[in-house]
This record gives sequence, structure tokens and C-alpha cells, in this order.
Amino acid sequence: MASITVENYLKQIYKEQEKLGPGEHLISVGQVAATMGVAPGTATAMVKTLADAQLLSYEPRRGVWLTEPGTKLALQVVRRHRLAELFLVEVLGLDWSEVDAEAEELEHAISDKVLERIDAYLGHPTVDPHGHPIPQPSGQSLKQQDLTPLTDCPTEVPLRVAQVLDEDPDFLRYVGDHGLMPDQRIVVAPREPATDAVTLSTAECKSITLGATA
Amino acid sequence: MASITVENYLKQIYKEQEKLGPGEHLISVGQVAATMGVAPGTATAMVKTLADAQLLSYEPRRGVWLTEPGTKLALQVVRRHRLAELFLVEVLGLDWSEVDAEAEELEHAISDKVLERIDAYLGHPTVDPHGHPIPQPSGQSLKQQDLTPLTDCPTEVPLRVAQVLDEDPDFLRYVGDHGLMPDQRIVVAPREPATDAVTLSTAECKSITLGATA
DNA sequence: ATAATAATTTTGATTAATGAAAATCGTAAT
DNA sequence: ATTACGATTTTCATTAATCAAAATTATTAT
Repeated sequence: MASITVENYLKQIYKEQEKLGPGEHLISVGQVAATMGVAPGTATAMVKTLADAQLLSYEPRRGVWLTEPGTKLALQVVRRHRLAELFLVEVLGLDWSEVDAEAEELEHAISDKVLERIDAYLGHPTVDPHGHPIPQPSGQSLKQQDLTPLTDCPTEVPLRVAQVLDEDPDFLRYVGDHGLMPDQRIVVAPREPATDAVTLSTAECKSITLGATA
Repeated sequence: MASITVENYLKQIYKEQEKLGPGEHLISVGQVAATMGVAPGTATAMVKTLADAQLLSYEPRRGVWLTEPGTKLALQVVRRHRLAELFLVEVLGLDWSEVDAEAEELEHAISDKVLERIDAYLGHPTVDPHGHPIPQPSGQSLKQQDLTPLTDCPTEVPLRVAQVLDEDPDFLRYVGDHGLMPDQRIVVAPREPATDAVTLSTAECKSITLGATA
């Protein structure tokens, strides 16, 4: 069985790959070290053992990308993580700003059986509390269709929030307090081309955000 | 923070101590090795580091016993384990025969916050699905009052099952199928002094059990 | 084409947890 | 008082995961 450490590396690499454009998949070892918070040499060593285990492909000095089995394992971890998050919010009533950290532990402790019970209990949901898609048990991830970053949405038009990428608890609490969360209706104000800020109004408030929200 | 391994050693030693009569607390290192399923030398080494961490007292060649902090930590693990078991049965509908194994993993992944939510969700229960007491957050364990082993219950008298000690899934499934579980009413048939078997009748069946049930 | 820079890989060492096998100790029997 | 036996402890070695720092390599700037 894959250790917790291995599961975390695969999940992290998967999430980095997800950010890339379609067709792209190469992640540098430095990037792996950075997201995992380990020294570069540590990442090199781990990446080699993951390559030996056929979980990823490794081209020295270029980078890595997940193989089929590696992707499958990563998706299982992400599925456990996101279902755990949703469960914590929906059933135990935790705040969406804190569930990411909690699920970080639970994602390694949930068996297939328990996971499928949770899935059924929640009615086979497709997105987690932040609007991220929940991979299916088959190992297939729902593809994200046509999401537009706030920075290039049409202005003055009613829209609905699809997902919030940032997982920082303070940020989530802040935007949550201002009514910005998945499925909420918003209107983006006319852009000020000079700034990288976007002003938008929800039910009643307006907030200023940075570039990383969709 | 205590590692998962440390948590498991403390929990196991606690459970061994629990079996002892009041006043007794000494557990041999061999016993520790046996319940943990490790080589004797491994147990000796671990026991020394736990002693250095003040989690238990160690008298070479005699054995160990938990200190106050060690007991407290062990009780926290047991609490997480038993609340997880109950949650799996009550909320997710798992069978009582399988939840011990599942909780073995979850007990190391549940934060204090999530644990207290689960506790509240379940209505602050006092016993797990097998009738074992759930330690309180303070670290105090409810004391077990006047439980009588089946082997010396009065016969021909209606009784109610308090707890089932064995955690073996096959055993639990078997007795569960015969209606033997906590809070069920049973009648013990007259004893056959020659055998170590006890015959008892529940709603309709009768089953023959060994010596370790209360 | 060469030198400088930044990223990556190597090397050497460490810590936690473990097993195997040899050495030691304590108790019980002769 | 010895001896023998069983449990315990020591010693040596291994694996997974890590860091620090030195060596290497690729790319960029001159």
C-alpha cells in the first residue's frame, strides 16, 4: 500500500498538473519540492522511488508527470479529500474555511467502504464546498467546462460563482463573510484597467480580490 | 505530537492495563511486543523512548505502566476510536463487526474539533457499539460498574447484555446474527459444570459461547 | 564562445521504527 | 549451589523519509 507520504506527493503533483493547460503535464522537481515543503534533494530522491514504482515518469533535469496508475491513485486521494470536506460541512457543520486542513488527515484514513457510504449519504455529489469537482470512484475526473476567471468575466452582467481556488482559511472566511461562495450570484463591476483588482457585488456587499479566482 | 506508532503503543498498553484487577498496572515488555505484533527487542526500544518522553514508567526486566500524561493520551485515542466506531454504525450504517478495523485508522486522523462535533451529533454517548465505555474529553473514563461474566451469571433469569469483549469480526457477526449484542435481553440456561460452554437464549435462538464474554 | 546564474542531483548524515540473532538476567528445579 | 530455561535486553543492520551542503548541468547574458 502507498504510504501517506507517497499519497501526498502524488496528490500534490496531480494538483500541479491540473493547473497546466491541456496537453501540458511536465512538473519540475523544484516545483514538487516547493509544494511539498521539502528540500530539493528530498524531492529528487522521492521522485526516483515513485518512478521505480511506476507511479510517475521522470526525466532527469526536466521533470515528472504521473503515469496512469499514479493518476488513478492521486484521484483516489483527491476524492477522499473532497468527499471528506463536503461531509464535514454538510453533516458536521464545520465552516468551509477550515475543512481543507481537517481533510488533509482524513484523506489517508478513509477506506473504500466508508468512502462509498459517505458518497451515498451525501447523494453522490459532484463538487466539494469550494466548487472543486469530486473525482468518481472509477478514477475519472469530471472535466471542468468553460470556467472564466473573474479577471476576464463580462462586467455588469449577473453571474454565478463556480469555484474558489484559494484554500487559505483567512481568505475563505473573508470572502465567505461577503457572500462570495460557489453557486452565489454576483455582478462584476466595470474593470479599472490600471489595477489588477476586481470589484464585484453579491447580495449586498462589494469586495476586492486578486487574480486567482474563477 | 505523538506519532501514530506512539499512539498505538499507548492505546495497547492501556487496554492491557484495563484487563488487570484494580491496583494492578504492570505490563511486561513481552506482552507489549505480543499485542503490538513486533519483535521483543523492538518493544524494548520503544518502551525506552516512551519512558524518556514521560509517557510511561519502565522498570527493566519487570515491565511498564502508563504515567498520568501517558494515560491521558491513551484515553484520547480510545475516545476517538470508540466515537468513530459508533459514528460508523449509527450514521453510515456499517455493521458492528467491521467498525473496529475501520476505526483503527480513523482514530489517528480525527482532530479535537471534529471529534467534539461527532460527539455532539451522536448526543454525547457513553458506550460504543460493543458496549465499551467511551472515555470523556477530560480524560476520565467512566468506570464499569458491576458487570458479570456470562460464566457466572445466575441462570434461568432474564438479563441484559452489557458488552462484548471480543473484537473478531467473524465472532461478532456470528453472535450478532443470533441476537447477542449490547442491551439485548437474554436468559442463561442451567450450567453444565463439566464444560466451559454457556448456553443462552435470546429472542429465539440459542448459541454456545466461550469464556470471554460479559 | 565564455562566464555567470539558477536549478538539479549527489553525497553524507540523521531520525523513527523495525527485525534477527546473540548476550544477559532471573527464577525455578535439581 | 549449580544448572537450565524462558524472558528480556543488546547489538547490528535495514528501510523510509528527511536535510545540508557540495558537485553538476543547463541556460542565459555578455
